[in-house]
Amino acid sequence: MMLQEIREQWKDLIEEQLLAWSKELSDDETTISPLTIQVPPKPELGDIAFPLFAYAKQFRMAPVKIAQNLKERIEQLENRPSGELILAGPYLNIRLDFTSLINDLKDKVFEDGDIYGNSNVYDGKKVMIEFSCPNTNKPLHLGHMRNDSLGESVSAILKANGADVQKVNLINNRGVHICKSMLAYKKFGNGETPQSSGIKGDHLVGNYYVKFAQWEKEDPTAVDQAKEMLVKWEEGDKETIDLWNKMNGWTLDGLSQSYEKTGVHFDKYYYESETYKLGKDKVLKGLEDGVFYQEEDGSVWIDLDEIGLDKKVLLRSDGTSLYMTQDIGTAISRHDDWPFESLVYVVASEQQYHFKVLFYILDKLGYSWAKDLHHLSYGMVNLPNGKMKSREGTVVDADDLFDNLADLAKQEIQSKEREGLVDGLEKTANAIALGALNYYLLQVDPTKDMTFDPVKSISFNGNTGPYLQYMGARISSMLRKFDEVKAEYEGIEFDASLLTSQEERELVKMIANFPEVVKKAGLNYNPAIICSNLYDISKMFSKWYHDNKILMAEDKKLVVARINLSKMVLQVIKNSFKLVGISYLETM
RNA sequence: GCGUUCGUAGCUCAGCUGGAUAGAGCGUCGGACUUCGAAUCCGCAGGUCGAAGGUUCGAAUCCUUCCGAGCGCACCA
Repeated sequence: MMLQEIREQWKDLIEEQLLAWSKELSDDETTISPLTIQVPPKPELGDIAFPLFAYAKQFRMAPVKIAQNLKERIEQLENRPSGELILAGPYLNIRLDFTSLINDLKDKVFEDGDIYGNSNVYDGKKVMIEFSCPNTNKPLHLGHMRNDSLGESVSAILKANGADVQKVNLINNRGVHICKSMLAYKKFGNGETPQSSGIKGDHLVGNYYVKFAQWEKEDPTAVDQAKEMLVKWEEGDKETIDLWNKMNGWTLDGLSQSYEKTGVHFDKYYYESETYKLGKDKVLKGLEDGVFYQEEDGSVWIDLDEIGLDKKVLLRSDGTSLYMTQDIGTAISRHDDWPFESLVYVVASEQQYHFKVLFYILDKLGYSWAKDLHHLSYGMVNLPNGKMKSREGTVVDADDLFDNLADLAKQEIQSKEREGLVDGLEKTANAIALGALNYYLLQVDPTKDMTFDPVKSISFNGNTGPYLQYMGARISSMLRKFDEVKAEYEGIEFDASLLTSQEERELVKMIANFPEVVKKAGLNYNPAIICSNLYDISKMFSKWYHDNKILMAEDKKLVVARINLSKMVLQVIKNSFKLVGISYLETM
């Protein structure tokens, strides 16, 4: 019997008793409000709490009395769920029968293994998720990293909840901003290449984007020249297209190296250069159908009065498309490619308006799937002094940040003289850096803006990724040692009744509750829920481990009991790691 | 101006579908390694939960107003 079932059984029983009692008091009272389930704040108050305030009015009785009466009534029943009733003032609480809970839990956790905690709340639902979406004129920065972490993590969480997930990226490789770096390269590049300069492709292109910004200040015709270049590009001018192909290739090479390093992968790439015209036909069709209207100058609009907004232009007077037009087309073609039931856009909160309008338009155009589109809107990553500004050179470069973290991790390993014990210095340092970064970015509620202090934030102590990895490594190390002497424990049965300390009970509850946590994270598209649970269980384990001997326990039966509990904890930690982009290290 | 998100310890953040004494980490100060990994653990100090009203038996949580901040409201993407 799992914890969730026990909770539900008690809830049903108490509600049943409340209802029966209510009927005894008055024939009219045939309903009661649903019982709320809570967790008591202190261990001596039990493990499950049912507050009874809500019934005071109906029974014309103080909640404390209600609790007493209920307890008496229930104790007279022969068939009760497992556990013991506790009176706690206006609360009726349950103390769980841990022995049977632990036994059932252990079987479940070991049987399920890597899929322990998974649910079927999205039961095969096809969910497409779009994230990252970089421009091809500069390298990735900290903001992209939050986007990528969220995209990967939410994908993993949705999968763990039974969804069939398709991860897609949309490369913004077209437009005036792309032409700016091309133009600067043409003027100042002197044939420099990533090979000749030794500069990573995306950074090289980014340098010319910066160079354009400088040049733009001196030459007022610069922007016009860039616009001319875009016209040439759209006309298919060979020289322009060749240059575009070359520089895009450099950037994409660089980006894929960054993705590889940070564990970001996509099932499918879309390119703006291939999708930007797609929406036009759909908009013209919508115009025919009367969903949109046309101004005298030929531009096409939608009236958003119905959702309390103004009007929005969808086609320019010259007939060319806009950002919105393109996104309409992209969404439709994606659904043609892979008929999703839901599409999640991981895009910064500054685009809220855009998505509100986009979803409304797709709905108006009659696409049934438009009802299940989500904008996973995440907040900005700010620096202690405010926003990152490329003009002021305060943008935190993704590659630099990652390399700095990896260097620090390397130094840490070396200073602990663990270089020889670790499974590859470079590999381990990278895994630590990535875990630190992902955990840092994911532990904050996605919707909130967050502050990143490059100096202070890069810590490996306290509530950080490396702390969690360390707990995993410690348990793993202990289990290896146990395996070496396994023979001595042959035939010793696991005895759940030996796990009685407060920490042990808390650990068991957290293990048992893990599936609920995964479910909640999935329903809310929120990795932070996994993060905080992961930290809680690690911290509790750490305290328990510190205060108790496990492998060195005085009694062999105790060793077996505690080792098994440690295994369960490790399984939950490992499964959580996969959901938030932290690698499990056996040594670090 | 309109829309939207937010305001919790010195700093960074949990807690928010109303419930028992508002929690962590960092930082400060002080403890714990002849014992399973000290990237650890324990303790001290630190709060009018932006302000004021309201709903309620009960509000950090819900509602209203105000104050303060971010983001958006392009025939840019």
